[in-house]
Amino acid sequence: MRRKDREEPEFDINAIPGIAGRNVRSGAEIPQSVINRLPRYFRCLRELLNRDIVKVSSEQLSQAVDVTACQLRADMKYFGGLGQRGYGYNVMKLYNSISEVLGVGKKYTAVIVGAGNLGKALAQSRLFEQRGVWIKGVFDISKKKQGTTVADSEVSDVSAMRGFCRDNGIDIAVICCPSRSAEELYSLIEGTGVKGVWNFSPSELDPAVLGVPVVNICTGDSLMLLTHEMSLKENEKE
Amino acid sequence: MRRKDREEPEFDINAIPGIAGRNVRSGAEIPQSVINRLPRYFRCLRELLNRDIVKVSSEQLSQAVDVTACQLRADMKYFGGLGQRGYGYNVMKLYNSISEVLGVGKKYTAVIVGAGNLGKALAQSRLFEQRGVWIKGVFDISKKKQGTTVADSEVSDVSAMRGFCRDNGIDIAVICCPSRSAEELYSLIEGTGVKGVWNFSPSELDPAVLGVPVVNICTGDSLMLLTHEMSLKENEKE
DNA sequence: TAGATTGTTAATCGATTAACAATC
DNA sequence: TAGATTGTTAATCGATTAACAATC
Repeated sequence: MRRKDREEPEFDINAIPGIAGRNVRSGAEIPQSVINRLPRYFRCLRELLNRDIVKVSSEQLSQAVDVTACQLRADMKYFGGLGQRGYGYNVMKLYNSISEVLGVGKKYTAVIVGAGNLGKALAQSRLFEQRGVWIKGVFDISKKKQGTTVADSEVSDVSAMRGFCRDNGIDIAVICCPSRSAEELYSLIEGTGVKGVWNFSPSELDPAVLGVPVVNICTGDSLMLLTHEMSLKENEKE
Repeated sequence: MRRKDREEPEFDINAIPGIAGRNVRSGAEIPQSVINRLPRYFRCLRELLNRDIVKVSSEQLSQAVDVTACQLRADMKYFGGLGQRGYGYNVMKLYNSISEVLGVGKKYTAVIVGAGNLGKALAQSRLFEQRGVWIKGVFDISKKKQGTTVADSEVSDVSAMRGFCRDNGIDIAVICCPSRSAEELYSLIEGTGVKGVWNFSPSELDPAVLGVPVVNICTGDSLMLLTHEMSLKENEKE
């Protein structure tokens, strides 16, 4: 038990919307610190593949992804013996291994919930197709949006979402409504068989509620980390 | 002009005597691991303030942000003695200190580069106003977009961006073009006095190039972390 | 005071790094 | 073989945790 049980707090801090706990996953073979670096390795290896580069040394790759060569080799040990002493790593093999761990290459289906500017931006990007995710449906609360076409899908009312996800075995729900209504939409997903939630709304969603992986894109947090860095730099000068 | 405040009241840190700028030690001392948790503390404390909650214990706050109470208290030591034994922490004081470290509450100006769906989504969000950032101009390459109005600004050609930033002392450039052209736009910023770059394009930008803080939003990476978690969960079942 | 809760210490845990023997 | 580069070890560094004395 990580935390001790105490008396009831005088207010229920967990009832506050938009501040969801993040569940810390443990027990996986590959440490989270390594997993977090994999997307960068992935991108870099993809570039090398595009350039028909066959092999790469830990020294070269580590420079490209801005880690130490030591660290890169340490990370690679989780992928079995993909390197060859005196030679380096085979780009294709490494790319394939990392892709597999990241779950890229599998086929996923997704719905976009919220057909505003953000939803449209995501739908039109190549993010999904590049990673094996197919947009199968788009939903919005607004009657105005319904009937318009986004990402080759006709926008439907959110009331149809639950049924759609269940009937079509949808894997991922992409929540991109601009407001606090995200929590209601999130709860709608329960029992539909959706296996993951990608959340762009300003409310952080708690994975524990549905028991499926949730990745929250906390844009505001990132803006604050930028202003923090800017402050630091400003103070350095003085 | 700026929209009015809606849900969130804003607190003018500088209007509170004896708090701002006093009890925070130099930002350089605070480890990055702690800094990365501050935005979550910030959001939670803001919610508590909105509910007129005056004090909070490390136990309560730690539950809300999903860290251990120990860790929360350890983190707080970087903010001077804001807690009181047997009592807890004053929400307002803590909020103000964290705001200050994050550089929230200072006033910043920004331009949005790219007036597509993503640029419009950002411009229309409340992200900026909530953190003291004013959108002063919007730019796009496309002649079609030029002349339209986004976030109360008329969209101008990117050729005008350099001059605009220089003349108006713009602090932040928000890059939200959907393509690889981000690198060219990024290089345009050099010498304009822009102090930070917030990048939503698919190209990761290197802070070393301009020597200013850059925060890259790597949306694709985040999608892969989601599919990774989904894979893990899938494998657990077997 | 008595109860509550911080601030801090020391122990633990995990991640990174440097170095080099193994070996292609 | 000779040169190159991995895989791994041991050392270091930093972050987290548990426990409790300090003290409000």
